[in-house]
Amino acid sequence: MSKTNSIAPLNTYPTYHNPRNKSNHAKSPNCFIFFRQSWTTYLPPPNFDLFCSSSVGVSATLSKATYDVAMDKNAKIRKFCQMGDLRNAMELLKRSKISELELHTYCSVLQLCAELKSLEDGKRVHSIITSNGMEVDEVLGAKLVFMYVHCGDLVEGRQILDGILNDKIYLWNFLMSKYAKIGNYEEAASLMKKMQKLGIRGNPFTFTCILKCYTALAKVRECKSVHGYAFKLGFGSDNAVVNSLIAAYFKCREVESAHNMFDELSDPDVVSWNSMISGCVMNGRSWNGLKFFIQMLHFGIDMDLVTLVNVLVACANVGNLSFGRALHACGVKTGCSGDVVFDNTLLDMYSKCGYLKGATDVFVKMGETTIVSWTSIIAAYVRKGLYDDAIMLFDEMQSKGLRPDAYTVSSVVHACACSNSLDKGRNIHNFIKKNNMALNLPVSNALMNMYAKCGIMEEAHLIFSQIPVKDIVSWNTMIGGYSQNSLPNEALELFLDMQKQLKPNDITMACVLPACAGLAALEKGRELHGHILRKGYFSDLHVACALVDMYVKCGLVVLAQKLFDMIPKKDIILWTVMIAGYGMHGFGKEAVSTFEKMRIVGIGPDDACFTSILYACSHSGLLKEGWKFFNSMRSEFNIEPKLEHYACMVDLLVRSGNLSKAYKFIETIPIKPDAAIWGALLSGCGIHHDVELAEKVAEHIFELEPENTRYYVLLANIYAEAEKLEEVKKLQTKIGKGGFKKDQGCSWIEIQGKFNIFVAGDTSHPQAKRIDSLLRKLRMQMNGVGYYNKMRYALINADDMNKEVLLCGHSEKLAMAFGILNLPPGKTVRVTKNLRVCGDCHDMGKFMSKTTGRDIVLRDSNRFHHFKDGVCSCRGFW
DNA sequence: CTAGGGTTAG
Repeated sequence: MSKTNSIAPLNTYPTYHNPRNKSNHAKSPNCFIFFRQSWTTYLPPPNFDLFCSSSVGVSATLSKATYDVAMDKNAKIRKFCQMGDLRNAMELLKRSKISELELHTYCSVLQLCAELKSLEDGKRVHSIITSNGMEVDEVLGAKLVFMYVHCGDLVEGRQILDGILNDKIYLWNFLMSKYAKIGNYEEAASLMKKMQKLGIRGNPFTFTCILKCYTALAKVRECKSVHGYAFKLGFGSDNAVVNSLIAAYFKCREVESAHNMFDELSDPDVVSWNSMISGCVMNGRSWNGLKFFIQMLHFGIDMDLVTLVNVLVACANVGNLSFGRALHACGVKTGCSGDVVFDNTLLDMYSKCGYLKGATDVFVKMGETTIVSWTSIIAAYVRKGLYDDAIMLFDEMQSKGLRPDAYTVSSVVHACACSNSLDKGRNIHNFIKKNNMALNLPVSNALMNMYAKCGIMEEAHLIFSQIPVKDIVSWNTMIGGYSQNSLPNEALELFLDMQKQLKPNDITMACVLPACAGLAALEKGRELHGHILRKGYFSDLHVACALVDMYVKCGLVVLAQKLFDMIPKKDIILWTVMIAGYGMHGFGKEAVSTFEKMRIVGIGPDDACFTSILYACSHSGLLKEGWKFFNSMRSEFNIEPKLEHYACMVDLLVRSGNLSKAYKFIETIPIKPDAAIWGALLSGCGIHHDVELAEKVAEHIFELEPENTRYYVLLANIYAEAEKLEEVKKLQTKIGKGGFKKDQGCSWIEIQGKFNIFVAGDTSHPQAKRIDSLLRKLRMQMNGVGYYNKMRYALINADDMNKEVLLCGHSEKLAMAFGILNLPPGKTVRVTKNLRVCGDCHDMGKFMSKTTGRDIVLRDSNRFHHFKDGVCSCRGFW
C-alpha cells in the first residue's frame, strides 16, 4: 500500500487562548530613585507641637529636658533615614528609650525598610513598636502594611490591614496589585469582596486591577459584575477602567461586549486602540485588527511600541509580507526598532510570512537577544523545514549561556519530530526531564508527538499517561499517533475515553477518521461524518480530506467523489487522496482524468502525488499511461523518482507480464532496491509461473529481509504450483524452525456497528455451521459449472502451513458468507482482510456475487475488489 | 506609594 494514501500531517494544533501573565514593565530598575524622590515629601510635618498633642499619648507627657533630648534623637534617626542609612537609624532606634520615640520616627524607619525591602529590619521595628506599647492606629498601621506588602510579606500585611480597617484606598489597591502580581488572584478577589462589604469605594486602580484578576481566573460573570459596579460608582467614562474592560471581554471571548465598550468611549486613547487591535488578534480576527490600526491612524492617534507589536502579530497571522515591511519602516521611524520586544515580534512576523532571510537579518542585527529571540529564530528554521539548523541553533544558544524555556524546547522537539530525529529527540527529552520541564503541557504534547512521529507509541503513551490534566491537544496527538502508526483500535478506544472528559474538535475528527479508514469501520465513520456536518467542520480541509479518504477506504468511492467535488479549494493532498482512491478501486481512467483536472486548475503534482497516479496505473494495467507519467516526472516536473515510484513501475511491468523487463529495470534503478520491489517481481513470477526467475529473485529478497515470512510463503506457493513438493517442504521446515513473525490472516465485517472477526479455520463462531453449509453448497455449485478446487492456492499464508487449514476455511470466505447470511437482501457485503486475498477466495467471491445476486466489496491489504454479477473490478490486476 | 494595551512553542 502506498504511503500517499494517508492524509496530511494531522497534528496541526488549534490556536487557543492562553491568558498570559503579563510582566509589569512599569517596574523599571530605577524604582529606587523614584522612591527616594517621593520619600522626601514625607518629611516631618512642620508643626511638631501640634502633632505631639494629637492622639499620640507618649510624647505628650515629656518634660522640657527630655523633650529636647528626644527631639534630638528623633531628628537624628529621621536624618539617617533621609540619607538612606538604615543601619544607623536602626541602631539609634534600638538604643533609644520608649519615652524618647515619636510615632513619626517609627514611620520614617518603616518607610526606609520598605524602600530597601528589608523585611528583617521592618519586623524588628514592628516588634519594638509592640513592646513599647504603641497603639497601632491608622497611621502607623498603614505604614506597617505598606512595609510588609512592599517587602513581600502579604499575609502579615493583610492581617494588619484587617485589624486597623483602614479606608485608605491606595493601601487596598497596593495589596491587591501585589497579590495580582504574584498570581494569587483569588486572594485579590477576596480583598475586593471585603472592600465592597466595608463600603470602601474603589477607584480606577481598583477596577483595572480586579478586572485583570478575574480575567486571569477566566471569570466572565465576575467581570460583568465589576463592570456594573464600576459604572454605578461613576467610572464609566474613565479610560483606564473602560480599557481594562475591553481587554477583559476580549480575553473572555466576549468580542461583542468589547466592541460595545470601545464604541461608548468618547475619547479613546492609544491604549484603547491597542486593546482593540490585540483583542481582535487573540480572537482570530487579525484582519479586523489591521483595520483598527488603519482607522486609528486616520483618527490621528500616534502609534507606540505596543501598537506596532500588536499590528506585527496581526500581520504575521494574515501572512502579509508587504504590510509587514511597511511596519518595519514605521518601527525605524518611531524609534521602536532596537527594542527587544519589537525586534522579536518583527523577526517572528518575517518568519511567519515565510521570509526566513528577513527573520535572520533582524536576528543578526539585534544588539540584545533574549530567550524569545532565540526561540523565534529556531521556530523560523523549523517552519522552513531546516530542522538540523534549528537543532544547531538550540545548541548554540545554550553555549551562549541562555537557558532554554518551555517554548524553546517545544520548538526543538517539534523539529526532531518533523525530521524523525529520534536520537536528538531523546537527548532533548533527557534535558527536559533534568530541568523539570515535563510538567509543562505543551512540552509533554510535543514530546508525545515526536515519539508518535518516530513510531514509538509506547513511549508516547507513557508520557500521555503521566500528564495529570490533559488538554485537547494531548488527546488529539495521541489519537492521531495511533492512527498514523496503524493502530486503529487503540485510536478508537482512546477516542471513546476522550469523550468522557472533553468534547472533540475538528482536529480530533481528522485524527480519528484514518482509524476508521484503517478498520473500514464504516458505521463509525458515518457517525463521525454526521458530527462533522452538525459542527460545521467540513469546511476544514484536513477534516474534509480525511473524510474523503475514509469513504474511499471503506469502499464507497462514489460517495467519496461526491464529497470531493463539494470541496471548493482543493489542495495537493486532497487531489492525491482522490487519485489514490480511484487507484485502489481499480478505476485507473478516473485516476488519470482526476490527475489531468488537477493540472488544469494549476496544481503541480509532488512526488507523493506521482506515487498515487503510478500506483493507479499499475493497478488498472495502464501500461502506456504509467510510463508517460513516470517519464514526465523528470522531464516536465523536475522530480527525481524515489524508490516507491520505481516500485510502481516494477509492479506495472510485472502485471503486464513483462517479467524479464522488470528484472532488467530493477537492475537500472539508481537507488538500492528493497525487498518490496523484488517482492513485487516475485509475486509476478507466481502469476506467470516462472520458477527459475522466482528463485533468482528470492535470493535477493532473503538477503535483504531474511526474517520476513511473506516471501517464503510466496516462494513456497510458486513451488507448490509447479508441483515441486520437495522444495515446498524445505521451505515449510525453514519457516517452522525460524520462529519468524507470522501475519495471521484475518477478515472482518461490520454489521450494525459491530465487528465480526474471522480467522482462517475458525469453527468457534456461533454461526460456524450455517456458514460452513453455505460455503459447501456454493462449492458444489462452483464445481458443477466448471470451477475446480485449485490446490495451488492452499499455501497463501504462513498460518495455513501450520494449521493445515482446508481451502474452504479462509477467513475472507467465512466473512463473506457471514455477510450474505446476516445482511438484508440488496445490501452490499463489505469485507476487509488484513492480508492479500487468495486466488480461490477471489474466485469464490465472484461466484457468490453471481449466484446470490449480491454486490460484494472485498478490501485486502493491497486494494479493493468489487464483485458483481460474477466479475471483479480488478480484472485480474492484483 | 497602586493602574489599563505588547513578543516566542504544539
